[in-house]
Amino acid sequence: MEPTPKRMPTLDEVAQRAGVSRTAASRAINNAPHVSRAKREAVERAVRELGFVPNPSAQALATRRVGAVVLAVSSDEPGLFADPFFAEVIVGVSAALEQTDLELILLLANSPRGRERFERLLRSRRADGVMLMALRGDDPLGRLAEEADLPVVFGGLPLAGEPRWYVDADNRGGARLAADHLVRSGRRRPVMITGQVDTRVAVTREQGFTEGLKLAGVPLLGVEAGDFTEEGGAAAMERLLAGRPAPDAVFAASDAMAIGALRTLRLHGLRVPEDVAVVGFNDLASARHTNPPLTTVHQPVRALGQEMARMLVGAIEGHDPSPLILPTRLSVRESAPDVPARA
Amino acid sequence: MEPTPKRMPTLDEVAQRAGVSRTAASRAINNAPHVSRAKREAVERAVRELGFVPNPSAQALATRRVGAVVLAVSSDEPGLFADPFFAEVIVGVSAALEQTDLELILLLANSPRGRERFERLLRSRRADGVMLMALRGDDPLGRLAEEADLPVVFGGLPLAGEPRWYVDADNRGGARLAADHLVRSGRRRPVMITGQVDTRVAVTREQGFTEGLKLAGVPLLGVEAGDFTEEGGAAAMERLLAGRPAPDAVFAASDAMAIGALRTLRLHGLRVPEDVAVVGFNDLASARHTNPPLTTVHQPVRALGQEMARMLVGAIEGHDPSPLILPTRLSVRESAPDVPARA
DNA sequence: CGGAGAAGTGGAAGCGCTTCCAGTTCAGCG
DNA sequence: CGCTGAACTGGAAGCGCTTCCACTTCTCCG
Repeated sequence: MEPTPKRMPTLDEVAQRAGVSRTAASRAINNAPHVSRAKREAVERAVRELGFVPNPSAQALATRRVGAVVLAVSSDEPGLFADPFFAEVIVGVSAALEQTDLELILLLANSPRGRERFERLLRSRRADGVMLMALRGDDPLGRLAEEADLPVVFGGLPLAGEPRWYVDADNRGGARLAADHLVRSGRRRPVMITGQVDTRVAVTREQGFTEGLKLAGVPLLGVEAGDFTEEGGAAAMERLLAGRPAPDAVFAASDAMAIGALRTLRLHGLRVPEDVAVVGFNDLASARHTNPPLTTVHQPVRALGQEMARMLVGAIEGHDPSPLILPTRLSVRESAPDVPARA
Repeated sequence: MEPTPKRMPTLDEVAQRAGVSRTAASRAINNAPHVSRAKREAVERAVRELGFVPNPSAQALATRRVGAVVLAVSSDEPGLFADPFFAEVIVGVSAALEQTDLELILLLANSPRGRERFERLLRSRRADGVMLMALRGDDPLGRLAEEADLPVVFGGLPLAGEPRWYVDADNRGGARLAADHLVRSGRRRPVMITGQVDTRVAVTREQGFTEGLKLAGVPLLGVEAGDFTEEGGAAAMERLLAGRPAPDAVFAASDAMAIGALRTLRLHGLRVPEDVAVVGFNDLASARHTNPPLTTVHQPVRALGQEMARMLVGAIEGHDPSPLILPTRLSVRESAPDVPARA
């Protein structure tokens, strides 16, 4: 039926051609010790001439190392993955993995079917390690992964517990920066749009913001939860605007939600930043291009991806890398300028 | 060093426990014929009790089917992958793959190192099939993939030639829709922002737009190339505004570039759509939320991903699926309304 | 009731690579 | 010049699963 796939040369053929044993050939290829210089070179030549590439399945079977890691993104929000945040993480992960010979398996584990596949993937040892992102609440994925006794790196802390390996951004610190900034520029009636309340990142950013305000002695007028999407942010802003007194500043736990908030504010004829200052979180490319450009807490998203991958590789190699908290800082733009806006 | 990974049960153990031969167990598990009902059930029970999951490496070695496909995104533009377009494609691919037991390997093949890895991946038959996206010019990736005599599905036609399997959107038709719409709403001084000139998609959209205008007897005042990014679009618009006479409509070959154009127009104090109508291409979520909301050619991006995956699965199974051109349509919003804007 | 063909059965041979183990070889030294 | 330990060598035993093949057992029909 299918065209016979032209068979690739095997290690045996290489060995034969080089006039050495298969053992020697294997050693030469993996440059292991105990091969004479001469044989090593003969093997190298044969490899080149035959265009030999080792068969990963066979290697995996023999070594119990499959040469792949999986990045699982778990989220119920269907649109969430569209957030460029993930793209950026993937770019980072991919960059780090490029230095190794590990492939990246991407798994969107939102649906029940997806979770099932994830479990199967773990149990069948189809990957040498796992990166987990965007876990909600007590998402079973985390436990599952750890039970599989594969190295697991968390991207962002899960709601409960502290895993052995994780990379996160300094969410609390970043949120405090946002609070400080708003207060310092004269805002006194701040509100916040947080994310799903069952995610650690939402909780932590809210805590940080609240703390920051408390230290400054400014009350938080209201909190509404979005779902980290633009739509969610717009809706949350709508609800916040219904409160009294009217807010003069809003901190959104993601840029996407901040952009949604901008939209709602515009709809209500409110000016940004004159009437309401807006601060987001993430600082991806799009934040620079909103109208007005968005003041936002910057976190090194690509680096986050890179570090996750690096940490995982370390763990796979048997080291015990330390968890990492990446720094955040404020990118001040026009939606919440340094100086108080004069209306 | 590393903790002994608790060994998973093997097929032999399952067979033993079920009191059948390994052959029978294998057949039962893959529900192949030639197994009696009784044995089949005995095996199923044993599998359940032991929590057996077949070892993919061993299966791959024996069957020459690895159970994975690769999605390779090739692009020199570093920021391009951040376009939600790709995320949406991935969601589609992932959804289609979820129905099968194929894993998705994601490969960002921008760097030379990435390309090298891609080639190695192909030659080592680490995947059963390939999906290729965002090829530039005479990108060698396409040929490489086809030479590996693995099924290859192209997402979007490559610049030259027509591959056996591909999924594309009706770019030409979509662009004509844009032209028609602008002309019908009274615009007479249109310009265009195209993509990299060495991509088929840019060329085709430009052709379509040009054709549409020609049929309507309206001249195209200018074309500038962006690079499918927001920045590129903004810069192109800048150049276009330098021309005489001033344009009253602009068609951008992607939403990202259209958004960039909006920004530039705003900077120049031009009103959209009163002074200049803007039409984009893609119609992802963000198009709905620009200011003003973007009129844009809609293409079913997620479906594109799904169809690519489905087509690839078909090809892997030995069928010969037909190439697919997905329909496009116009999403009319305020940046280019139906009726001529009165200034 | 005999025989043909379908269905069921399991031993054994791989799939392609790594690695243990039991030697060999060889340089260096007293 | 014999001896010792380090450095090579390669045969063979897996890694866990599929599948060919040679039988054996049913089923059903004339």
